[in-house]
Amino acid sequence: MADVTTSGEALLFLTDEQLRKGIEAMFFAYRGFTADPDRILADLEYGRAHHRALHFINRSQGTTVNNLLAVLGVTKQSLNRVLRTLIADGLVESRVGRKDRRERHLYLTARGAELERQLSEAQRARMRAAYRAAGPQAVAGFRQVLEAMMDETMRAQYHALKDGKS
Amino acid sequence: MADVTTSGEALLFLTDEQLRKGIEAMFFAYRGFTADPDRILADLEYGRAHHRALHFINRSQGTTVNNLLAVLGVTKQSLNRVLRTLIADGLVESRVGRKDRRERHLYLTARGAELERQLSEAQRARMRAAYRAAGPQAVAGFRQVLEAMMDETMRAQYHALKDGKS
DNA sequence: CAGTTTAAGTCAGCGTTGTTGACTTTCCAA
DNA sequence: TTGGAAAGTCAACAACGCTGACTTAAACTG
Repeated sequence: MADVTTSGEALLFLTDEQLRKGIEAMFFAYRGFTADPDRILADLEYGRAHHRALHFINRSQGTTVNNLLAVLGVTKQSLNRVLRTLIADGLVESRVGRKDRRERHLYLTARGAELERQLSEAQRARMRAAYRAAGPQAVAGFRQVLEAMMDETMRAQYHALKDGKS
Repeated sequence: MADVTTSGEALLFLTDEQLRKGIEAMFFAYRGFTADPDRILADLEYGRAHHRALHFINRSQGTTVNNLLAVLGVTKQSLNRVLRTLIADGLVESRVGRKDRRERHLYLTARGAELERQLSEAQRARMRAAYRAAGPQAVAGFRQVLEAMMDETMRAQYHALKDGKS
């Protein structure tokens, strides 16, 4: 990696104007990022919170409610409302823990997995197009900046998920 | 810039696993992105919507409600509620248009500008730290990918704002 | 084994911020 | 001059965050 971080250039780069551009880029891009799944969800009377739950349950099948709470960063009351509808609608299954019977382990049903796939494919399609348009080097930079922007606890979650393959 | 976009590497890069990492990076990073202003706003009994309104009014002083609607991508009823409280609290001033008296032109008051500065400085500080940590080359890639991820209409807004230096 | 802690879930209630529908005021063009 | 379109406002509703108080069940601990 050619390092062009001379202090002169680096300082020049961090004008308030440059930072504002980055802030607005995040704002507009995040809208695009959520737009496609949102359209699918609207028809099903679900919201973004349902998508997030499906995503992370799929990501870590058998995760507990408590784990999910930590990843999503919401209160259990808030998550519970979402989880209850997903279970009632037969998209998520909740199994009592074998070792610790207080815990509930969460799994996607076949239908839940199908919806998750549909939602994430819409999101991946956009991400794929953006990656193709920007090129691999840009993607590496994109990921570096995003990671640097996370809170420490979120970065831990991010890396924890990175490895756990199934 | 050393270009490593050979078609083999580019294809290798776009596995579903790589795309999922990008999706989760966006999710976690956006939380960090909004965390600092959110803390300030919570004390003031304002929300993220107020922050966005202040940001874009500051960005384009004298803009109309309709312009703001297009940039923010919400309904006018939704924006109106936020605007009403900001006006009532003396942070925003609404002036009847001189040419077209149906229009309202929006300006920040001194107090409004002060809050906007406080909020955006918190956000800029995080962005600045992330930029410093990742380096100028990564920042360029970050901006490229974000821009490619926007909807076409949002990209137009993004570029329109880019130039207009108050 | 009694007492405490932990995991999960429920109920009630509230705030922000999206939505749609109905309305007024203002402008402009047929 | 009248009728439609545009700008903005008001009312009501839904999604989804939040806090607080509580229950149930299981696990741990002294």
